[in-house]
Amino acid sequence: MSLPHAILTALLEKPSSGLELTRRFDKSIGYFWSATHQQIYRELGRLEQAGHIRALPSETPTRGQKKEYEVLPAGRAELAGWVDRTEDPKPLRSALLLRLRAAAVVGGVGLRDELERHLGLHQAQLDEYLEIEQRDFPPERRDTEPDRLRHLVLRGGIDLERFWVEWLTHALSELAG
Amino acid sequence: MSLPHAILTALLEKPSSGLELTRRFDKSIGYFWSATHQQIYRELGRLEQAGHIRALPSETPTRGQKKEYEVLPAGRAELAGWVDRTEDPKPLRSALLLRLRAAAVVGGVGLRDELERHLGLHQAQLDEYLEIEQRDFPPERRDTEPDRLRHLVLRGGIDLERFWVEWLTHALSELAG
DNA sequence: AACTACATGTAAACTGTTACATGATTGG
DNA sequence: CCAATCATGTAACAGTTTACATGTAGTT
Repeated sequence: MSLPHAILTALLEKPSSGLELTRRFDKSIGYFWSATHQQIYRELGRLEQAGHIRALPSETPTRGQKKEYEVLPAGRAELAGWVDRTEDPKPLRSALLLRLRAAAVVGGVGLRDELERHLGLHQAQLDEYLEIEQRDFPPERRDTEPDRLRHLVLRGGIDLERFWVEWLTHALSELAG
Repeated sequence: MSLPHAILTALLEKPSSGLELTRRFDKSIGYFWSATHQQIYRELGRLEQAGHIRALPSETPTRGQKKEYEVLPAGRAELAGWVDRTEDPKPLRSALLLRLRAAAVVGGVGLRDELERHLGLHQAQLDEYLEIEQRDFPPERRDTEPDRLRHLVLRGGIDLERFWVEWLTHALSELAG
């Protein structure tokens, strides 16, 4: 049950409309939690219902009109409570690793190409994160506690992409030999 | 839609009952695809319905009695077709990284303990995988293609746990300083 | 007879994905 | 006025999780 907390975090960083949130989930927020606009609109409705957020006042609150939300004190309290909760890490689910294991049983022809394709995708993602790191976290901006935390999170995304790049590279060399 | 293919792979490696599959998903299969017994029983029903697997003949096929399944040719063909399909990697979803980002906004008190707890869990998982590697993949058993593939998959699990151990260690040192 | 482990399953709630619907605003 | 883009939503379905239900077999 993390999507509402991801949205609360995003809204605390900056009040936004549903579509703006969707864009932020496609970029910076997406490297630790992804969501589609349909999920986001549904969750915004629930959070408003629960009194955790509210729509900023506007004259014409109709369909097709931008609707911005901000977090209410109850929402901030809910998020603060959630941060201190403990939760075990979710086990991995990788369709690619599963394909490899299946290929060990039934054989696989085009798997090499698929590994190369994934290598390209992860390399591109890694490059993008490294650009974000250079732009948003230059050495002089890593002083305050919040900045250190945000940088740590990005670092997680970076290291994870590095893991994939390295493992895929290794896998391709193993399959070649 | 990978669970049925995970089950087909497992059943090809060794015909099993639902509970045996559950145990295998908790162990070796779990490091690339996890599932609960409820998911597995439902999927076994669907796969049987679809003619991809069948229950081995038995005198007393009632509730509470063990029921073993084996893969039919149609099931093997379905799996072979799936292996050659392409599929983009799913974006990461980590509640722990999200907690860190949220802590940058609302502050977090017990987060250090939670990071240490996760470090312990990932270290334990890593040790377990390394034992499996020593037991099941000694250097002389890495010759055949299927063995090389299975070892590659395990290697993925190992390297991923290593990533978490390293990142968590780094995070704890950052938070200390 | 009661307890425990084995074994299969059902039901409901929640989360995530895919396809579609509707209206508003802006530029050509 | 038309098309593209912005913006919010609905509906249906697929996948996952949690709680519970039921029956068998062996042990004390």
